[in-house]
Parts: sequence; structure tokens; C-alpha cells
Amino acid sequence: MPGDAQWLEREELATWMSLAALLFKLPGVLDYQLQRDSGLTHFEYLVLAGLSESPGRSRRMSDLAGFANGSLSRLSHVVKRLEQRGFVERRPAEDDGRITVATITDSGYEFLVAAAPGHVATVREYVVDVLSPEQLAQLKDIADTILAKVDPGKDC
Amino acid sequence: MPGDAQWLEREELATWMSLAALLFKLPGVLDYQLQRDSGLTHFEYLVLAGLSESPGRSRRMSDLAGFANGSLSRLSHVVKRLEQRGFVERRPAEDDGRITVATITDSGYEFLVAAAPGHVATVREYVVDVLSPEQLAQLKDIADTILAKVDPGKDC
DNA sequence: GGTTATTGGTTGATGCGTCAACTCAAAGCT
DNA sequence: AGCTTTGAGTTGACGCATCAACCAATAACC
Repeated sequence: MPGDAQWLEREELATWMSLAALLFKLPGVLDYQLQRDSGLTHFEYLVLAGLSESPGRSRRMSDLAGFANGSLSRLSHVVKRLEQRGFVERRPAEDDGRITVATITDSGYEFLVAAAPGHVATVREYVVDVLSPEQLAQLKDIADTILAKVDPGKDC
Repeated sequence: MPGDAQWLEREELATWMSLAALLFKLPGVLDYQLQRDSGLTHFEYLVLAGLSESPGRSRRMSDLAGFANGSLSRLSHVVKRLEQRGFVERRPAEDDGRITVATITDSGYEFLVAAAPGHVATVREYVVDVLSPEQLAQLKDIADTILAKVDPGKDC
């Protein structure tokens, strides 16, 4: 029923359908490229990237989970796999035994460096380079606005 | 190709990180609400919605897969589950035995109608109502632009 | 100071998505 | 007609994410 808060107006619906389609398809494109060229998930890539740019190439698990936008549980599984591949190491923090600190290894770092250009090129090809500078700015505002609602307390 | 081909500028990177966070988190919010309140996936919801608004409440599988932004394989699995729940029926088309036509049942339709308000409310709460009309228009343009690159030949 | 609560992470079962292999039907070809 | 090719959809195995239960270490509290 149009006009009712219970439903979406035509314009609203059209926008939502476009966004929904984007949410379904864009992750697939990114994962496909990374998987094919580097055997990495987008999430795994973010984990390695998050470690590589941290001081000491190390980061505690919760922090890393926040950075990579995933749950701690998910991260734990993923880091275990990355550890088995020799890309990451884990050890408890000295001052607090509850905390686990993950560190990217040299081979993990090399692997990331090898994977990065292809990933960046894909991000450029499908997102950055198809939008105007104005649209990029708009997109950032829009995404941040929604994220503030979805995930209050991060960023801000 | 604007910009340095290999890396992202600061602004570009910030935008991309925001979008990436959105891609990770927004689907979770939507799926969570639908799962909790109706025992449906967002994808399942789209499948039922796609059927409900089609003539004869029926649609062929490939068409439905396109509408719901998923692969035919994925749809086949999902429709099998929905069929087991009594929400959907499948039968081959009369004129072409290769084509499978899916139809939403009455109980599936009732179920969808019961699930819709909560889903719509969530979409409003996290997306539509936090953005200005201007931003909604921008978002649609942006999403469609990216989708045209991701998925050339659909829409537009 | 000993018990309880809380915090940080891990683990295992379950369910869904993906990929490749497969089936069946309809055209194409000769 | 036969043989092959293409198109539409299904299936099964495997991998990953989620959820809930769990464990360990620290902090709170009396």
C-alpha cells in the first residue's frame, strides 16, 4: 500500500533493489578474482592487510576482527587456516594471557604483496574507476551513514 | 585509467573501505532479522517475493535466479528447500521440457506476506530512512553504475 | 583470599554457497 | 533419420560462516 510506512515508495524500492543487487554481486566479483589469482578470500585478504599495516605487523584478535568486519569466531577459524599455510602466527600477550596477538610472517607478507596489485586493480575496475570523484565522495558519506546505524560505536 | 594504476589514493581508499565494510555488514543485519523473525534468508525472501509478483505467481528458474541475483545452482538448492517447506512447487514447462517453472503456493504466499513488514521495516531502519532523498537518488545511480560493470547485459 | 563474574578466544556441529560433473530435452547438421 | 551440440536445470562434494557451547585468564567483590 503506497504511502504507508510499512511499504516502500517506488523510488525507495528501486534504490533498495539496486543496492541489494550490489550486495549480492560485488562480493562475488572480488572473491572470484582473489580466489583465482591468489587463493585468498576477500576476508583473508583484509586480515593479512590489517596485520601488514599494523605496528610490529601484529594485532590482537578482537581488533583485527573489527578491522576486517567479521566476528571473532570467523576470524579465529580463518587465522587458524592462515597459520596452517604459514602466513600468520599466534601467541598470547605477555601482560594479559587472555589476549591473542596475531602476526603476519615474512612469507605471509610476501604473499600479500604479490596479491595486492590484482586486488587493487579489481577494486579500481569495478568501483573506483567507474565512479566520478563526486560519486566517490557521495558513496563514502552514504556508506558511513548506513554503517553508523548498522554498527554504532565503530568509527563515528 | 585515472590515478596510479597500482594503488588507491587516500580518498579512494577511504571510500572503498567504507563500501567494503558495508558489503560485509549490511547483509548480516538483513539476514539476521529475517532469520530470527521468519526463518528466511534474504535470498529466500527475494525468491518468494519474485514469485509472488509474477504473473500466475510463477516464474522459470533462470529468470528467478536473475531476479534474486544468484546462480542457477544456488537457486536450485534453495527452491528445493522451499519446496520441502511447502512454499513453492516446481514443474517442467509444457512447451519446453528443459524449462522448469516454479510457483509459490498459497501457504508460501501467506508466509511471505507475514514476513514482509518486518523485512521492509529493517530496510527502512538501516537504509531508506537514514538517507536523504537526494542520497537515495545518488545511491541508485552509483549502484547501477557499478552493477553495469559487474553484470553487463542485465538491467539497463 | 576465595568465590563469582566478565572478558577474550577457541572449537564443533550444522547449514548454506560454489564448483564441477551430470542428466535430460531441444535444435542443428548431413 | 542419426549424431552432435547447446541450453536448462539438478546434484554431490567440499569449503566456509554461524551459532552456541565451551575454556582460560583476569577482574570484582565481599
